[in-house]
Amino acid sequence: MCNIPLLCIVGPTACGKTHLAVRLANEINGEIISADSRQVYRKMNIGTGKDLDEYSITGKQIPYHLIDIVDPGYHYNVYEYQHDFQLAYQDIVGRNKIPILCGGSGMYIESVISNKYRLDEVPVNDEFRKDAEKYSMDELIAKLKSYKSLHNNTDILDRERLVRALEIALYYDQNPLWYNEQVKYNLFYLSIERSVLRERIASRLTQRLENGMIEEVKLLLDSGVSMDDLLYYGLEYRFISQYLADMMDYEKMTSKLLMAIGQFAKRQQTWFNRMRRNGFQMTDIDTSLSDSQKLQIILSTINS
RNA sequence: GGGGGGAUACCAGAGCGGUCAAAUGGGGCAGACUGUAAAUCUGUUGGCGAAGCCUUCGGAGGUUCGAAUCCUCCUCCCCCCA
Repeated sequence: MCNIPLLCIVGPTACGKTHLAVRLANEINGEIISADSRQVYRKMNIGTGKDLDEYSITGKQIPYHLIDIVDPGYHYNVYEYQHDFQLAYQDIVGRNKIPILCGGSGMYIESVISNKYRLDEVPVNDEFRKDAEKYSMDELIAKLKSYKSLHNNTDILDRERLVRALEIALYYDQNPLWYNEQVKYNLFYLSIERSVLRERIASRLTQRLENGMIEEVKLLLDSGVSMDDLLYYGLEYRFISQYLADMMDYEKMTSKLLMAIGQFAKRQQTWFNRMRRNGFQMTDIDTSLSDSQKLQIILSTINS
């Protein structure tokens, strides 16, 4: 049943992902799963670029998922996303519709199309623990390395952690993912020249400020969302809340924010570049192409 | 009109005769990323290169073995007194 691949539209902020994903969904009877770590929050609309009206096209509403699913103030994370994604994905596929993943949170995207971020509830394995007592630290470390490459030292700091790490590795090795299978996917990367992207970001920022983005942040604060949470949400929420708290003037706020968004966009591109280097197949779509040309590329890729 | 201060690499800003291709910060560029990822962190930043060489500190001259640093003139900016 999972022959339908997940079509992924990815790229940096302000490159037109939603616009394209909606058109694609309209074309192939698809539904959109957002991969945006901030659009999950309700009431955070302008600052996260939610653009909900973009989801209706020629009078038709394209269904979307994983947007507006938690309240502001909550700290959502990758692992919850991984879980929520599976539910949405299986729901869509179960209804014979085509899932389209669309977003710019690289880690969220990678977490659902690779098995690199697996984190199940792993039960204690007494038998294994007893057996492990017979081996030295070095032997156990060697064994752990045979299961996975160590990305840091936290797993081998002491015997207890090491045994637990091995226990988890063993469990993963012997048990399938809680969801049935690895998601098949097709990645489409919206490529855009940095300077053009910067211009887009700048004009979009001006527009958002005119559209009441500052009011939005003020409302969040008034409704009880803490300053710390807004700082944590980053970018527009971070800088605007600092401006509202008189920590910087308007001019400084806008210039720093503009810079920060630009730097963020660069990091997003770095993430996707790395995914490509690490073997993820990616089809580039030049943002300067027309909508129909872009759709053409996607359709011909998935039909071949 | 008189007096004073200043012009340094993309920006801000140190340096005030040699150890200066020039501190530091910002930006830019590149990268990392396993329970905060719109976060956090790292490298790099005149040109060509292996050593090394070449062109830089507003402009033109000068002093000196040697100048971003001292002197003269010029251009522009800021402040104060008229």
